[in-house]
Amino acid sequence: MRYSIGDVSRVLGMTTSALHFYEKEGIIDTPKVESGWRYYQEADICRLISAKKYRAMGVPVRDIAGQFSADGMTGVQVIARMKEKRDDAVRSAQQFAALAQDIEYLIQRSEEGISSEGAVDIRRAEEMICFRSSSGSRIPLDKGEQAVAKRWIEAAPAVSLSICRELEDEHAAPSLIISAKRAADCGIEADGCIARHIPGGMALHAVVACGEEQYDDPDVIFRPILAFAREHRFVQKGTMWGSMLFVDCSGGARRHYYDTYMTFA
Amino acid sequence: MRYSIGDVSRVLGMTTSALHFYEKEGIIDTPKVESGWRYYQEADICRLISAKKYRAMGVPVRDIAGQFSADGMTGVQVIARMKEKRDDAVRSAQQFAALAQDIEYLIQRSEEGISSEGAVDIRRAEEMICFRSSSGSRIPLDKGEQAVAKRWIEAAPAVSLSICRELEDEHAAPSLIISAKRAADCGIEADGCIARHIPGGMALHAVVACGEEQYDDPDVIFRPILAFAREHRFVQKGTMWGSMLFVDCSGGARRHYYDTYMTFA
DNA sequence: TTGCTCCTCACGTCACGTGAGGTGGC
DNA sequence: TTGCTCCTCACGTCACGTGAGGTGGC
Repeated sequence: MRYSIGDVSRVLGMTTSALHFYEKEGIIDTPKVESGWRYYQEADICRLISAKKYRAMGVPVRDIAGQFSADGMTGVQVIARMKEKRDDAVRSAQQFAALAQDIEYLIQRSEEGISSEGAVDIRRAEEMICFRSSSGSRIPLDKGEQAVAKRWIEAAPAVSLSICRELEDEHAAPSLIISAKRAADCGIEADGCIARHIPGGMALHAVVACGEEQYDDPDVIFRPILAFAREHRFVQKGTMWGSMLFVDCSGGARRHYYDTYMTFA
Repeated sequence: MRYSIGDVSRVLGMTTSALHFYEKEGIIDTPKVESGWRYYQEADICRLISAKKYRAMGVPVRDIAGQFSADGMTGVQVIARMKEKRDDAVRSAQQFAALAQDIEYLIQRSEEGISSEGAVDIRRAEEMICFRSSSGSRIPLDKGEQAVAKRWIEAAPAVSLSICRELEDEHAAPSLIISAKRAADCGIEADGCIARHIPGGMALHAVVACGEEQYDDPDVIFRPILAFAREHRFVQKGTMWGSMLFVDCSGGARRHYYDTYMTFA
């Protein structure tokens, strides 16, 4: 039996242009009849179905062509490639699962934040790790610190943009932050120096929306919490921190939503 | 503070050409000094880190530019997008996990097969579902059957190329096959007609390697099992089937390895 | 002066998708 | 004759990467 490109296309779920492409890449070599039309044989169908299988595993088309060529891969080599692709798939599955969790966590805090913006409440703050370069910015100038910052930023969305202010500091400074729970999975650890540990504990909490003024005056995000603390005589204990949830860019304004915490004595 | 493109590139783990590209796409709008050099401000860094975060979630660059633009997305819209991306990530995680399992299963059978090629043994055959179109080929001519075949082929590598021969048939025919266990997850079910159920049970088993002759004479894959059955007086009970493991294309020959089973009475 | 960083611009990559313009078979 | 299927060929997509050829700052 021989099959037209239309039948093959419908059954394999590939467009005719994909079939042309696979032919050009040498995966199949379909003969054409006088009129120029291609007719596919059972052997072509098998090759195409196998090729689709390896594509689903993530093997590039060129490699599949090599594998199937006249002097292609041995069984042992094919199995070795499948092992690589299995390991890739396991890694991808883990990465997507972690990504889904990190997004979920961000969604939950954002949804709660959008409805409680400005209000101060008391809740338990999570244990965090905060990155603050010696340049006092998110961009270190030292190459060693740059390499560390890179690893932090790669871990987004588990890592968030943040603003921190330690007890002894006069002003808040831009930083990066991650929950201590997630840090280990991301290969991040506190070194006490540029990556500092922030203990959890009971804290004043507020979700704050601010504009571009945060870049000149990062302390702006702590105003609601500080006002509340002054009024009700709460005394700051550890590092005050805020982690960015999202930015509302509608209507020309840019409102940056921060989740802010101040643990108290 | 202002930062050179080199510092930003090292810290964000993006090439300078990626930074140029994000600028061209409108995610940032970095001013240049007289000499033509770009200098990045804290606000640009934040935008870039946020953009990286959304890219990690799978949002296209153009959509991120829209989200951040002067009349961009509201917080509610941003959260809705994150929910989509979370769902995508969950789906991807599941798909990669299933893919890893399917590859693993194929590797195990292939490794065992490569070492026991030709030998017949007795073991329990799994319950399977087999697709055989009414055209007697893997490519049906009926459009309804084509749609079914497409769903099967999409499920590779859980679905394999196969050759089946039922008790009452004189000859084997090309088909597709899937383990009954995996079928449900892939949205495949037996209809008794083109998708037939093959019960499990004790079976003769052999891994067979054959060349291109299988296309003219698919029965060739059942020879070792049939010879063994004749010699030792085993009587075929249900459908005889073979599922393809891999093809060895080295040295100009094409050796197709099939895992073959014949349940007996 | 040397070495480094930066600039722009054109073209490449990967796996196809999308037409335009034309022909073959029932 | 009409409608459908098929053909080739060029260009587009997406998110950059890679050079070529040239300039600026210490």
